[in-house]
Amino acid sequence: MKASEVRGHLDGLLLSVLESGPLHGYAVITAVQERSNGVLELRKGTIYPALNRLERLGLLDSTWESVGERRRRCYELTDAGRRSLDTERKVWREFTAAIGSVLEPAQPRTAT
Amino acid sequence: MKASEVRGHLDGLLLSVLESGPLHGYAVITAVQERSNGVLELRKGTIYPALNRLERLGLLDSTWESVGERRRRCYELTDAGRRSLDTERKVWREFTAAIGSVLEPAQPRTAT
DNA sequence: TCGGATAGGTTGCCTGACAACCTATTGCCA
DNA sequence: TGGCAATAGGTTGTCAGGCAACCTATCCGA
Repeated sequence: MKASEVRGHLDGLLLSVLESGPLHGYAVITAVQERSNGVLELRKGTIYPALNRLERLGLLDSTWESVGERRRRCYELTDAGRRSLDTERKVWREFTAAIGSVLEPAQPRTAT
Repeated sequence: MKASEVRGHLDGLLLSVLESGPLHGYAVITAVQERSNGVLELRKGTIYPALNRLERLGLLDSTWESVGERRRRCYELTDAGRRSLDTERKVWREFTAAIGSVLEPAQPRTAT
């Protein structure tokens, strides 16, 4: 499953995997993939712009880290990011509850 | 909440409210709204093109109904539509499970 | 007779995820 | 030693789809 279906909930995913500690972009991709049991395969063209956007919004902080000659950009949750993650989780619950109640209403009887 | 967040799951919603019987477009809107406890407010510009698309895909059948001089277009699930609804529900469960496991991972001591 | 609710649309805009592309370093294998 | 894959970070253009705005028409009550 690609993130195409994730529209609007990507930010929550990113914030969530960063909750337990800083990660660089590439690691964010694998973290999401692992935590979803391989189901969610985010693309670079998806997460890099998203991480930048989240930083601009003040939800993430990034620092360049050097491993030898190679540079990595490490992203970390800010306090605002943590609060936002909290909100994202609430929205997610409301969202699933709403769709769920339409999609799978109280035990639909097949053939009365 | 608008359907903007519903991206990719709108079809399932529409098929779902039509499962218990034919409805015309306007009634679909109110049905979705009622079944989601007023949370999901679909727009005409959202559902009419969607219903047409679903008909083109063979998932719905439409018939014009006359109430006095006024014409209504009634949509009804086809067999393919029913099968598709089944698939949509499976996808929805997988989707929520995947996002959920990233967004709210292994919550220790939570009855869920 | 007029306005609002009902009913069915269409058009164009905007958002956001993605594919395709680019750069550079590191490590491994031939 | 040279070349290639994996790692790492990006940008650009495209495309789908939900939405606002708009249009038409009927029906009913004030």
